[in-house]
Order: sequence, then structure tokens, then C-alpha cells
Amino acid sequence: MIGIKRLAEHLNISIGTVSRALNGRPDVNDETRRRVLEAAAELGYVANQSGRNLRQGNTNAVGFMIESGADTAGNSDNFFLGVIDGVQHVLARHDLDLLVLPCPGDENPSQYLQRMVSRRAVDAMIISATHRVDARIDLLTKARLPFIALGRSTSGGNVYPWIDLDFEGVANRAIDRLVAKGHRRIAVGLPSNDINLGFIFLDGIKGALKRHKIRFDPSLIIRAASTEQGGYQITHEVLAMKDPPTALVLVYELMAIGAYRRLGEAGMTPGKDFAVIGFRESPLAKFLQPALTCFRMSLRDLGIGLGESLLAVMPPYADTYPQGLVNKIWPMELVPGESDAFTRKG
Amino acid sequence: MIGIKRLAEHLNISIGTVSRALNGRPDVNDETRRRVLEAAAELGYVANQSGRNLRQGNTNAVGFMIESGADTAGNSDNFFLGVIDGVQHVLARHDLDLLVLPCPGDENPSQYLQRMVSRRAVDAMIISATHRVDARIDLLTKARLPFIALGRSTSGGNVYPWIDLDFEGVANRAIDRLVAKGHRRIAVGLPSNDINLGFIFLDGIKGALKRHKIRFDPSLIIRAASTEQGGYQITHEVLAMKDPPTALVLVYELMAIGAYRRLGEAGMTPGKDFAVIGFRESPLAKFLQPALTCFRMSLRDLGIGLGESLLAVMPPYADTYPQGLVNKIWPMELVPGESDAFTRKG
DNA sequence: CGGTGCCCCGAAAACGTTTACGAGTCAACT
DNA sequence: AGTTGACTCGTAAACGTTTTCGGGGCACCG
Repeated sequence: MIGIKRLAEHLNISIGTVSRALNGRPDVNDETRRRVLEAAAELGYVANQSGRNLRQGNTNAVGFMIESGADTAGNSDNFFLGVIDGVQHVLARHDLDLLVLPCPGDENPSQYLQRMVSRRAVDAMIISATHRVDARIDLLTKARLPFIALGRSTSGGNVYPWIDLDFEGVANRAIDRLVAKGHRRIAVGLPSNDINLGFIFLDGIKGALKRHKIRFDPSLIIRAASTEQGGYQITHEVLAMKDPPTALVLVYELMAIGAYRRLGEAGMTPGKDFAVIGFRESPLAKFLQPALTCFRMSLRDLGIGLGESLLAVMPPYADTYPQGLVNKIWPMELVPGESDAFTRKG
Repeated sequence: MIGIKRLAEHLNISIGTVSRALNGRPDVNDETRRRVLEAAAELGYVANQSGRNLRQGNTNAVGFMIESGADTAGNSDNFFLGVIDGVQHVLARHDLDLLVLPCPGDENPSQYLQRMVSRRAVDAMIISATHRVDARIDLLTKARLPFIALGRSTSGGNVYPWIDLDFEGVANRAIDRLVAKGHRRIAVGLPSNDINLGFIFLDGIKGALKRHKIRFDPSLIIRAASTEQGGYQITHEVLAMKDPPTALVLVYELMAIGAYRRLGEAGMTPGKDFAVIGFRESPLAKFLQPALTCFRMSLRDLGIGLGESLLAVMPPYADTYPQGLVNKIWPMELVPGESDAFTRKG
């Protein structure tokens, strides 16, 4: 309620001096600064963000765009909450606030982003769930707004700042593991939309198969919604094949839950009659019986990485953060379970 | 990049007229308005939010505070994403944007909220996961910021605007169902923190037991984290009792997953040797085997209700929304499953 | 005693927008 | 013809802050 004006006249000081005192400028007497800070705390003064934004043209806030259409998430626990926690941990060091901008399910993501960007409500953006071609990347580069993407894309000539999970590594280790156990026909469950991780993951699979000199069979690639339902459906299709595979690799842990369910209905046990490897370890995946073989990472650390990489491309902070963080493949650690214990006799 | 000034001189018109034309004021010629809108679209003009905020003292945005410390969520799917979708649907009708404000796990929620409020970054707030005594409610009323809470609280004299789930109804129907099947010793799993829904749910349980003339046994009330792990632990304690109950009611669906797991380890089957009733139906709960008896609601509708009730207490919109929505118990629909099919011989 | 430099502060402009006020035009009515 | 009113628009103030500029002290040095 109280502004810098009232604070100034309460102290019999000009507003300029008050502003300088509050912002830690050097050219103000120590005693004066002490009085100002004391009075500010006493009267509960806090700077009006709009006035500050208008004057200095920035907002001290960064946006994190997510999509509130829940289906696209595909994560069993609150993936974003974990990541956000890490991002905030970094931003807090510089008094930057994080605003989550949820794109409504019925709105075009690029248009929504455009609106948010042109409103100048944030100094930088984090976008996630990048698609194979993603207009948001061109939009942000054109607007010259610092940003970082969680996920690669073919847009922007792949020269924009991003961090992405190690889908190739996961695909390779999953295939290696299955091949070592004698599997040759391995199905892969991918998301049905054009989110880029599906393509990257598939490339990783193809590379691994070629390395093992196994012919790639496109009919073993099955796409479905990145949900339990999707995993159920994928498994259903797999089991109905004339020449069914003996193993299944899934790119979302939610899919694994559906897969377990469908296998159970068929009287099969994961890791006994059929091998399943999931993607990300999550509290829920941990409760699958038998334990799901999957891959682990720290959501919070990922958030910290995102935050630091973002700061590295924001002019006011760029010098304190190494530029090397701007592009990064985020490693994931294998968590061996029982779901792929099945050794194919062959 | 382009401001109203440039737009005005490009049209040889005063900036006042441009502003009036853009804001739909009546005192501007139709032809002039057409030209302004056309030029604005062509040059990609969009109002600087900071300038507008500063002038008219509001932000055309409402905040939704959540806690990014993931543990408190207790929901298996992305609960908030569903609710947010509904809220946005309502707000969009009035050109209001929604900002999600995630309180960092290591920061005091009230202090965080205080910061956000005094920055005047939002015109109104939605808070969730209210605690039994919740300083945020007093804070918001004192700041005279319109708000609505998802959840009741004893703070604020219970005269603040809220919407809350029908925990009493759920508790009563759960107990009714179990008693009708002959159960007399019924355990209840509650969250271990002081989130208010735990207390309300417990009151509902007590009332229902009294109605059935069953003595309330405090040792059957078990508190744990609102996670799968918590449900596992609760079930573990229940099974270890000297005089174990025959049924368990849980206030989070995530707990049910842990309960199933622990029962399985004990060689027991839900709905056969032991009755389990969960709380909210979710995509994941649907995949439990046997089907979990739980309660259903539409997250999106809840969000719509929240949004409308919020608008009802925001001065600029209060007239278009009925005041009756301001306090509301949100109904939930019973979804019968097999997890409580077990009829106790008694 | 004049010049120089430093420390601290006040005055005022500027950010982009909205809006109160008044003025100009023109038609219509008395 | 004078008055009224409707319609349209330009002028300028205001929102709260930051920041540039310059000036008044004061000490120090020549």
C-alpha cells in the first residue's frame, strides 16, 4: 500500500536517495541507508513491481511454460513440480521469481507463448516438451528473449539452448540388456504425438539394433498415448501379433503400468514370460511388482541444470555462469529390476 | 517492440485516441477504430503490461499458489493441471491470465505469498491445500486481495471464500458401505501433516461411526505421508495389530497403491481378505487390480467452480457472477469397485 | 586562497499506458 | 441565428520506480 514517495517524505529525504539506498547503490551514506532500510521494514514497504518493470524494462521473473492439457505429461508423479523446485533454487540466488505459465489445452501453444512474450511479463522463458518442429523456438529467437528448452527440436537449426534427457543412452542400454539375454524381437512403445523425444528415442533404438546386427522391423514400433491406457493398448497389440516379440521397451513409465496390467490379463508375468523395460524411475514405478527395470535421474538436479543454463544465456547473469552449460545431454542411471529378468532361450 | 507512441505517429493520430480505440471505448469513430486495429495487427503491437498495470493499478492476472515440494501433493495424476485447465477456461472469458506461483519447498508458504502479493503481480489469488490454521488466509484478507481457497480452514473465522471437496460425504458413504458388509473395525489412513482435509475427513468418519453406534477407536487412525510409501506403511501397521481391523479407508488414492502392495506381500487380496476404499478416482487407481472402490469428480469442473467463485469476489466481475458460489462443498460420486467386495462374516 | 576531487544528495526526466478534461465540429432544434 | 447536445479527438497528468545530471559541502593540496 505504501510507496517510495510516502517512505521518502516520512524520512524527509528525496525519493531518489531512498531508491538508491534500497537498491544498494554505493553513493549513499551508510547512516542514511540504515535509516531507510529500517523505515522500509517498519512500514512494510515493498517495491511496486509494475513501476520498476516499466522503468528498467525487465521483470525479474522467468516463465516456465507447460501445457495444462494433462495427457501430454505422461509422467506418473508430478514431474514438473520436481523440476520447478530445482529451477527456483537457482533463480532465488538472483532474486528472480518463477512464474509457471500453463497453456490451456484448447489454445495453440505458440499463440499462447506469443501473448506471454509480448506482454513482457517475463525476462526469459523455459519451454518443455519440445516437438519435432516447434514454432516456439523460432518465435523466441525472433523475439530475442533468452530461453532454454527442455528437449531438442529440429527447429531453430538446433543451435538454440537446450537440455535434453539421454534418450540415446537409455535406448542403447535397454537394447544391450535385452540382447544380452537373448532377445531378438524387441517391441518399442512410443508416444503417438510428434513430441521429439519419440523420434530421438527411436533413433537410439535403431542404432543399437544395427550395432547388434539385428534387422529393424518397423512393425514392432507401436505408438499410443503416453498414459497407462496407452501402455495397455501397446501391449495388447504386441500380444496379438502373429510373430510376437519377447520384450518391450517403453518411453514413459506410465505405459509400463498399463503393460503390466495387460500382461496380467494374459496370464503372463513381466520378467518371467515377457521382458519389459520402462523409462523413468518414479515413486509409482517402484511399486510395480515385479520391480521395473528403468532409469533414474534427479528431477531437482535437472531443474538446477535448467536454471543455470538459462542464466548463462541471460545477459545480466551470463558472466557468472559458464557458457558450456548451454547444450547438455542429461545422463540417466540404470536401475536394474526384475521386469526383464526373463532370459530367452535361443 | 513497438509501443503505442509509434503506433500513433504511424497513423497521425494522438496516442489517447489509439488507446481508446484499442480498449473499445465508445467515444471513437468507427472508421478510426478500424484503422487503429488494422495497424496494430499489422505492426504486431501489443500493450506493454507493465505500463498498463502501473496506470490502472491492476494486472489482469490471477495467481494460483501451489507448493513445489512434491510430497504434499498426494495425487497420482497431475491433479493441479486438471484443475488449472478449468480455471483458465473461466478466466479466459475475461481476458485474465493465470500465473501459477510455486512456493519453493524450502521457503515458508506465508512469506512467499506475502512477497507475491505485495509485488502486486496479480489481482487475485487461488490458494490450495489449506492447513488447519493457515496464515495465508489472514494475510490475504488483511491485504484486501480477492482470493478463494481450495479447502476449508479454521483461520479467518471460516468466513472467507472457499470451495472444498465433500470429505464428510465420502467418509460417510465409505463407512456405510463397509458397515453394510459387516465390518465393525475399520482403520483410517490420514496424512501426517496438518493439512485440514485430514481433520475434516476424520470428523466425517467419527460421525458415521456414531450413527452406526460403533465405538470410535483412536488406535485405528493411522497417519503417514500422503504417498504410496505412506499407504504401504499404514497397511503394514494395520496388519501388525493384535486385533487387526478388516477394512481400511484411505484419504489419498496414492496410499491405496501402497496398501495393495503390502497386502500382496502378506498374501492377501484386496476385496477378498481385506477391504480397501480409496479416495479419488484417477487414471492410475483405475488400473489397480482388483478395481479400487473410490470417488469420482471432474477436475476441470472443479477448476471452473473455483474460477467462477473467484470472479464472484473480484469487484470488477462480481456483478456477473452469483454470490452464492462463494462457499461450496464439492460433491463426489461413488465409483464402486471390487476392493471392498469382501463381506465380513459376523 | 584558489583549485581539485570526493561524498552525498535533490531535482527531474523517463518508461508506456490510461483517462479526465476540454475543445472543436456539426447537426438539430428552438 | 443562437443554443444545445452528440460525437470525436488532442492535451496532459498520473501511476511508482530508476537513473542521469548537477550541485553543495568538505577536505586536501598546491
